[in-house]
Amino acid sequence: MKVGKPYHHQNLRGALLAAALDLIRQKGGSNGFTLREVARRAGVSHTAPYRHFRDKDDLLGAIAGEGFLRLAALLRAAVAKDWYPVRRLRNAALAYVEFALDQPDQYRVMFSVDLDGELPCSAKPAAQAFFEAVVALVGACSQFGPMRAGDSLSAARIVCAQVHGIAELAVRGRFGFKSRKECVQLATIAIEALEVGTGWS
Amino acid sequence: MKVGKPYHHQNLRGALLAAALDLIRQKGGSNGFTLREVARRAGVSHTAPYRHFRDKDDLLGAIAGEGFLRLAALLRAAVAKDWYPVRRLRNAALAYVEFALDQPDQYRVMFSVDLDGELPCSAKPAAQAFFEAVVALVGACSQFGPMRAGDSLSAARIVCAQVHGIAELAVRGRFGFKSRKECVQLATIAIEALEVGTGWS
DNA sequence: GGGCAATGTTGACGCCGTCAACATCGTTCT
DNA sequence: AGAACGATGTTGACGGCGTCAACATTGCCC
Repeated sequence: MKVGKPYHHQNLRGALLAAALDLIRQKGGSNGFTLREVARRAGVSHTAPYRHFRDKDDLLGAIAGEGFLRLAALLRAAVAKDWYPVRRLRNAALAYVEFALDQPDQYRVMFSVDLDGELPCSAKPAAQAFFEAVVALVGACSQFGPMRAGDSLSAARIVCAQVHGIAELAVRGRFGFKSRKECVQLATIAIEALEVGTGWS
Repeated sequence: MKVGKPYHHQNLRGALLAAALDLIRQKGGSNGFTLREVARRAGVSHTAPYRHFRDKDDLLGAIAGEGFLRLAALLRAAVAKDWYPVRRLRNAALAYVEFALDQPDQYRVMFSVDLDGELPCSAKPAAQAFFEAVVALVGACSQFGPMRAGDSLSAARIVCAQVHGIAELAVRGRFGFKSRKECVQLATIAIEALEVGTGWS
């Protein structure tokens, strides 16, 4: 048993995911992100990833899934800071855009991955669980107003879309924000407008 | 002067753009979209596009630019159907999501293109003009309420983000809409909620 | 201890984006 | 008219990529 590099990597799957995340943060998620470079960074041959991922899209799907899990955890933490449903929702919304600003490239991967392709994507359950958490969050607000915005599912979708739109446009540089704070402020105003508009406050 | 294929294509640039649009509508904008396939469909050699576009991203930028021009025209038409600013904005919002639903892949290209890279992107002026039109549209609404949503630019951003978020999530299949109508209805509710929330109605 | 599935490597194939060198055309100047 | 030239299109090449097949190594179970 030599001490040098063992033939079998102990946790290659994890190492590949970590290397892929690094690479995604350096170069944009789509261009310049290559399976071979990921393998290179993990110190293995260019086909080793195929023992752990079906193909390139499968790796990206795993990264997206990890992102949804992390985002869900952040939302839980944000929600736990208050007990009043409307304020909970507001905290969650801000945590959401902050996540997108902190991990712009992973965020893009999370929403560019195809969840409904012919092959199952490993990010799907995480994404669904995430969205259901948002629905629950919004549902808890519906007792505080006439829910002018239709049913609870529609309200959740609208809130998601509003926050996602801000995050997406900010991350893509379409707003020309110079500071992160500027974006968070916009999200605050937007969420408050929606609260008024839905009749929650 | 032979009648066969002339050596010089009369309008290769346009033909390439058309072929690229076709290809984008068939296969997704990012994967499977290759410069060589575009050239093949236009009936020219695989490097002919380089006489008209700097590189692949430049071609995609041109497609994005064409999309912004088309979208701006649709918004103008929608706005012209009414004179009351708030209803104008509502019409524009609906036309926006309808465009995204009609041209999902081109819509994705429009927002995945990098407008602020080191090389200038030909879509930038069109995208800027488009956004300024929205700002003007929203600005015209600001006389109808205390503009609770801060300044006019912020309001325009919020409206853009709301509509873009709905379009984006719908186009990516994240809402699981079964019909196009379902999406338009959601957009209607969302825009009305924002109108209330901003104090315009 | 022998076999077997899991894991990693090597090498190959076809495709891609891009570049350099060359061919052909339209136009403009003399 | 005709030569010169820039614009436009082609051929061929290079390196890189995703993926597959064949092979090597390892840990584990009977």
